[in-house]
Amino acid sequence: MVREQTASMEDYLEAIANLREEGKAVRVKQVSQVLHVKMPSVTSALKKLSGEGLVRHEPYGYIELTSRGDKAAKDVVGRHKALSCFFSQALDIDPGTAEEDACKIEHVISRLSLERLTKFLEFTQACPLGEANFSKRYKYYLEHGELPEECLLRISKVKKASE
Amino acid sequence: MVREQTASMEDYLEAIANLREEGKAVRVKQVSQVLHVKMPSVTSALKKLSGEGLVRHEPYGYIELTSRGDKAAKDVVGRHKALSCFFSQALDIDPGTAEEDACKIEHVISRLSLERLTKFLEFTQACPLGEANFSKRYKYYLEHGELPEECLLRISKVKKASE
DNA sequence: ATCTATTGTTAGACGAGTCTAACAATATTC
DNA sequence: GAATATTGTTAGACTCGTCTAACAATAGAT
Repeated sequence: MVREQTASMEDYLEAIANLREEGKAVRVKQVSQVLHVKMPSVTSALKKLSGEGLVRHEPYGYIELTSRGDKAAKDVVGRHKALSCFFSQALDIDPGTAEEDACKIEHVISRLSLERLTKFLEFTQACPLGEANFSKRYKYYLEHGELPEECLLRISKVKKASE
Repeated sequence: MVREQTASMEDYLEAIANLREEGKAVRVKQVSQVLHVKMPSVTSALKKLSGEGLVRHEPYGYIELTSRGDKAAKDVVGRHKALSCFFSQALDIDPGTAEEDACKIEHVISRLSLERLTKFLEFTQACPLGEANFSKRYKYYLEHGELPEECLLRISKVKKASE
């Protein structure tokens, strides 16, 4: 599963898949609006993607993903979701910025890092213990710029015990 | 502090700053090797960066950053370090992959996300409590695919208490 | 059914960044 | 210090992705 598309082409695949998902008609105009490009850019991208057998597109018609195209698109969308989820949930970033960053980073991050990011998030959520609740304390730290009291207390205990 | 350079130009600035840092002679050849590009690409990039007052370069001579160039370079290097640090330390990713990903992501990540990533790392490291030691448990989870026993125990306690 | 508005396409220019090939300057070696 | 090796530059081609301008097809309204 090598990354074989450019960032741009991945954006087109993703946009098509998303419009599809939302049940909207997938046409040149829609895609151009979603990606903030002009229509000729879309036409030219579709030509390229058709040539590679990722997209089906009769001139003036609807746009569809082939099964290979769909697979590639799902892969991008998956990366996107994992990233925006990590940014908004683990790092407590506003949804707008989380989306923006996901949009860029999805094209360049390695499989490994993505997988680890996901595992990390999974872990924080699977392990929501009172004392071990990391997220809560992280957010306290974000807001106040210092560790929450329970951390400081703990530190002094540990210190004493080792003296 | 808007991002005003392309990813490529940021790479050149970064490479120059790094060579400088390592005390190596900064010349076209070195830069081309570091960035895996041919020498004419470097020459042309230098022309552009000189034009913008970020680099000083007499033909056939050494390459230097102006103070503005240095500032810009330090900014990129800072992003790079923060990212590679986060990947290798928080996510436990091998240094090679951490570097690779940092190299790509440094050009696209938002200030906010970068800052949060840094804070996150700071926090994990500032709060290394026994029970609350997140990293340790995260790594257990990575290795075994399930929560460490102390988490599971804790969960059942919590459950019982709420029954 | 025609006229108009909208949507889509083609053709061609442009900018960014890379490359190769050919040439020029500088360093190295004998 | 002349011959050679190395390093650097120029010129120009190419790819990728975008754009504008002009034209073509389709859809909607009367």
